[in-house]
Amino acid sequence: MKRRPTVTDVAALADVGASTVSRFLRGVPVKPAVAARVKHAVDALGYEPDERARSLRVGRSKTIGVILPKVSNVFFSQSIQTIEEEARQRGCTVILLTHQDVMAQQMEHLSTLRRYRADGAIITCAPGTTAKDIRAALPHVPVVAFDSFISEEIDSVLLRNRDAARMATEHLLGHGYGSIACVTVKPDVYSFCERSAGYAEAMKARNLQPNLISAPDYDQLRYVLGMKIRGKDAPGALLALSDVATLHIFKTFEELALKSSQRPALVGFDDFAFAPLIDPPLTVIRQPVEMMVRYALNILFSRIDGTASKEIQNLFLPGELICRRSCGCL
Amino acid sequence: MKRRPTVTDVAALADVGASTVSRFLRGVPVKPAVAARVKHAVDALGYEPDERARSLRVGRSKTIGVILPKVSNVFFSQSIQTIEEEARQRGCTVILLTHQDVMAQQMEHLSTLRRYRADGAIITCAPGTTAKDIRAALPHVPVVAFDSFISEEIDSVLLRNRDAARMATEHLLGHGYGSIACVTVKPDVYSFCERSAGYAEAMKARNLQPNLISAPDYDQLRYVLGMKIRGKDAPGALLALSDVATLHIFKTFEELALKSSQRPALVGFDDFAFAPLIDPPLTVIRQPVEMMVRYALNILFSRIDGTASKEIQNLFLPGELICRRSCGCL
DNA sequence: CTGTTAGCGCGTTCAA
DNA sequence: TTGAACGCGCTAACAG
Repeated sequence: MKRRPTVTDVAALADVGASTVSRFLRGVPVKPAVAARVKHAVDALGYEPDERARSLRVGRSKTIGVILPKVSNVFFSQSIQTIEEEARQRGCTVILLTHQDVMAQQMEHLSTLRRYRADGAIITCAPGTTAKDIRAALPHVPVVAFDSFISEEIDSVLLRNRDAARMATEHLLGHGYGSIACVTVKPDVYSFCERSAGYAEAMKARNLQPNLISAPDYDQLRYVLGMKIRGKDAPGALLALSDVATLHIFKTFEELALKSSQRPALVGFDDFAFAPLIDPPLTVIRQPVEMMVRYALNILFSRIDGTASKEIQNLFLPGELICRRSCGCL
Repeated sequence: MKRRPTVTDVAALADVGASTVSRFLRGVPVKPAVAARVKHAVDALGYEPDERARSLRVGRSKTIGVILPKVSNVFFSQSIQTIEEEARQRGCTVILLTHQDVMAQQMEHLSTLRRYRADGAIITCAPGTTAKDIRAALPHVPVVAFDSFISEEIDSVLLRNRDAARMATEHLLGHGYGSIACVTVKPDVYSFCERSAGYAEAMKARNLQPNLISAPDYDQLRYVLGMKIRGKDAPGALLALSDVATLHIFKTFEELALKSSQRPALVGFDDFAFAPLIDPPLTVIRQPVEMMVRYALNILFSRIDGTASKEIQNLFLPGELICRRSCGCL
């Protein structure tokens, strides 16, 4: 059971000083003859620098933390996929942490990132998170809020949630539906909150009563939704605030054995792969996920490199309404 | 811009030695009065131990690497979700890396894990990966192959791919379909390879000619599939080897403007959320994802802790056929 | 261009 | 029980 080789081992074999090895490895010019010997020794020993030691010495871990509620939905899995690829291109590795919208877990994760000395963090925060929480947990560490807004003081990139929801609602109104309900779980999650606000704005602009159907979890949501749909003043159209909400709306339809013709019109958030293929093809708001991630990482890395302007950036990207048939089009 | 507090700072404030602080933090008994002072100092300074330094000293990074082809599909996003949660419960953080089935990227990731001195790794490997590759890249580091099999010498947990595919095929045969095609991208990916083998076995057992429809990417797959379906001896049923394959089969149906009645029967792999809700409800092979992850992590951590028996474990878990209507049932 | 020295922050000796 | 000294592996600073 041999010890892993260290710079010293390589240096000894190549008959040079340890710092020469270090220099060679980092691309600092060394005399060609020496370079060859070092290279040979590195290969011979299968040497690989210890990132922890390097990190400890230079103060940069080349690691970013990604804190999300979960990864198992379209939006987040696409996000994390893109984050990982982009981060890698910049020589960073990703520590992935999920909090399930539980504040305590999120705080624990922030602590984890602090202990690992992550260079920065991308975070979709749990409801109730304040700028103080973040600042206290990660002092002097660049953080960009993703798909959530913490405060003016913290960089963020997110969907223009209100506008998107208003647009969707207005589209439904344009089809003549007057009784539109907005359905979501966890209405206190930032993006859902904004979306339901946008929905309510559109309704009020027409002097219509907003009707928010929400619940803390999906089982309860289906129950409540079922009651409303079977009730006397059942909504003629639905706005689902996430792909999973859409899913449970469909499940409710099934549970109620509602035929296609009896089903309310529907617009959902997030354009999952099967959206065009279900019956009827689903009209959705599509988020520009890759763009959002790219912006977020640009901001993050410019902060890490110190090349950023001091100004905080709060980027709001527009959603796109993808019209298919569930909204009543065609 | 204050420096982050270190053990020394805490020690000074609490008027004790640095090692006492270290002991206190790790739960080694210290005199109550001293403990109180240290605790106070820790809180006052907001001290958080540096994981890199600790790791460097004790030789354990409390980090595991997870190398997957991608995360944006049902199976992998569920997997990574569960891995993260389970790893966290065991005090480990997860470094996430994706290789898109490109060998070069995978090798780079292995190198990354070595440099970060990950304590272990879960890996779904790219086609062509050998035990030697892994061993050379990660000597003395526990590795468990997930959803892929490298060799008898490396622990692995995966679906009983062949059996599952055979079961699905036989189910289709039982419905009277004689001409069944198997469709997938990247037929050289381990699990796809096994599945198509299981499919072929079932066909041959009935003296039927296997018909593998495959392509390196989805665009080409749709093209090839379209040709076959419009051809003279179009398959009466299809076996899709992944959820994304299923998706593209449906897209092909759309492109061909195939009515429901003209569409071949279909069984897919992976039970995505909308599977029961599409038309017709999709019959699938469901993988026991959480179970698989749990087994994989149990093996991994028992190796890391050294509590494992020396015997290599190769776990093959059965898939479950979820009958809905796309296969011809009902 | 190169080698030597020192120290990043911690945990672990070893005496006291 | 506690504290001082040392070293994990690396790179920055300095002298040659």
